[in-house]
Amino acid sequence: MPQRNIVSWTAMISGFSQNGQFLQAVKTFSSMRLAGENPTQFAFSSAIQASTSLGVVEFGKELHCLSVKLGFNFELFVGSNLADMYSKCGYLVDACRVFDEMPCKDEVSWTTMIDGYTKNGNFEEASLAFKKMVYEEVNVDHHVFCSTLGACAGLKASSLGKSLHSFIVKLGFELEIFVGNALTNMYSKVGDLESASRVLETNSECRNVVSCTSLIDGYVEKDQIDKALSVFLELKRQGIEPNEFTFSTLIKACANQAALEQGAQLHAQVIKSHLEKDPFVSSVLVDMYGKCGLIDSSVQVFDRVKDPTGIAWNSLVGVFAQHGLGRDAVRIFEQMTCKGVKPNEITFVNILRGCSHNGLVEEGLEYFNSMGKVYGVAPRPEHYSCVIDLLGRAGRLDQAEEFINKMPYEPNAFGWCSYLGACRTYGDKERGELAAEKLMALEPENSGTHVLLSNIYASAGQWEGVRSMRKMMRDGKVTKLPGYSWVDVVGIQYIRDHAFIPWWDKKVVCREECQLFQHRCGMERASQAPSKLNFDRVMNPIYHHWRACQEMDCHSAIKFISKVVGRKIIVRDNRFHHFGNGLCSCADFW
DNA sequence: GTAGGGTTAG
Repeated sequence: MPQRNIVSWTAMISGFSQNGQFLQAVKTFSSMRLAGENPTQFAFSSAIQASTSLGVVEFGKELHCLSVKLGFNFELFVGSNLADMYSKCGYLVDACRVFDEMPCKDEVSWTTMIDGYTKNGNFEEASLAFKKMVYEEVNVDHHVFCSTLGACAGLKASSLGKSLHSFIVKLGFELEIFVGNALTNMYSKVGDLESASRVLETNSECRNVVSCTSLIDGYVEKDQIDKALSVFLELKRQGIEPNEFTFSTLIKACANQAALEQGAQLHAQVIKSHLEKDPFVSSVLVDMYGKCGLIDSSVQVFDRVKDPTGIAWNSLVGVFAQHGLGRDAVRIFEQMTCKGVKPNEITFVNILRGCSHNGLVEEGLEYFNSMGKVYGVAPRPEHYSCVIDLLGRAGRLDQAEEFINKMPYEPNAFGWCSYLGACRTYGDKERGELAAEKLMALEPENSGTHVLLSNIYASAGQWEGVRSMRKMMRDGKVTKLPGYSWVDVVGIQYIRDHAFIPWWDKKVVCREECQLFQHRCGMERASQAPSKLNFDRVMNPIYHHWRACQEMDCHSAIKFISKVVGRKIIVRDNRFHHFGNGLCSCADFW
């Protein structure tokens, strides 16, 4: 073994770190310590970077303590590295503490903090940090702009983004590729797709897979799938290879639109590009097939992934949950944990929804209670809402109320909405009023609230209440967004000819209501309008409130249609319903 | 002799 001095140790550590061999870098640092050498600030920098990349905050903390002992923590590089390490590992408070204690900060230290705030979702602080650094006359370079533009994207702050853009042009950074990418992304995220496209048009240097993917995602978010696809085709025409980000964005769009054909074509391209094993791409494929109603294809894609990550498992649990196959969702969850894959927040949302849609109340409660204790996942507002939903759907309104009162915070909109829906289903006017009041404060523009409360009043025979709800909707200019479906029309058939009587024909009071809160899902059109459908696949991609429809009429209409035409029909609201021979897979439990 | 920050996805 050759004699090593501190410089050669340091060179080794930095070499490993720069080549992406982070574990080696960390190990070498430890060996150096065992050999009795005291690290230099250079060695600290590389070792801290390596533990940042590995995400091992424990080792990072050790390095921090040691650097304090040796008096390196106030150094420019070591301080910035430590702040970076803490913020990237999610310890923003510690990052701030290190940063604040640094006697001397440069643009790199500031960028680290701006980026740290952004990555931890604290966009406001990120933009304040930028303003502060400009005020303190710290040099700004293109890195600073990239990070700050990320914060604008998160804040949806188009005016701040625009002023940054002109600042960038003034300083001559607009041709930097990373800046162009960050600009395109910012404009896409704030929804200003014209400006996003303009950045790419005026600056061909910046037309690359990252910026194009940002633009595609911008169109996808606005449901302008055609435009998203044309950017994709243009990208390919220019010889730019789409990557895993591009594919997952587009496939996600296909999932949301239940665009099976497009999705399957993209799947073929994914295979050609050897990206089918990417954790994001495979998981979004699982999700896409699930959302298109093809559970088997979903499972097939999943089975082809060698070592599925948590993301892919989550998708599969989600697919079963969405299709009302709660027991299968539970089974997949158990397989996942048996294989040593750690469930996260999303897993629990999916499994709780699965339980909720199947009336698996005890199982759901057990999962909720085990989240923190067994799996170390702290319940978040969405999990609390799932439990409200779980109890509410099962008609346990007393328990749901008790749960709400014991929650550490107020339920979110989904929570109140579930509670309100349950109050409607089980005819609880008092509780319903409270839930509606809370929901209107949270989401004044949500027409579903007015509809549900109005229905509660109507079934209690309180027409004054019904009228006041209508007035509120008129005065508040609340309009119900119609749901819609993609259906392949292959002929003409009137289901009324088969003696289907819509409920607005049956009940005088409801007729008016139906017109007011017209529930325009595809099935209503199918029941009224002359359409014979290709009943293999009927999708409703919009999460609308069937529960708002007093007599669950769409639901019963589809059951009826499935019997009349003798075909299987799959319809999606906030889950999937498989209809056949006059029955639905949800057994009317939703 | 040896060291730091930036863009796209579930």
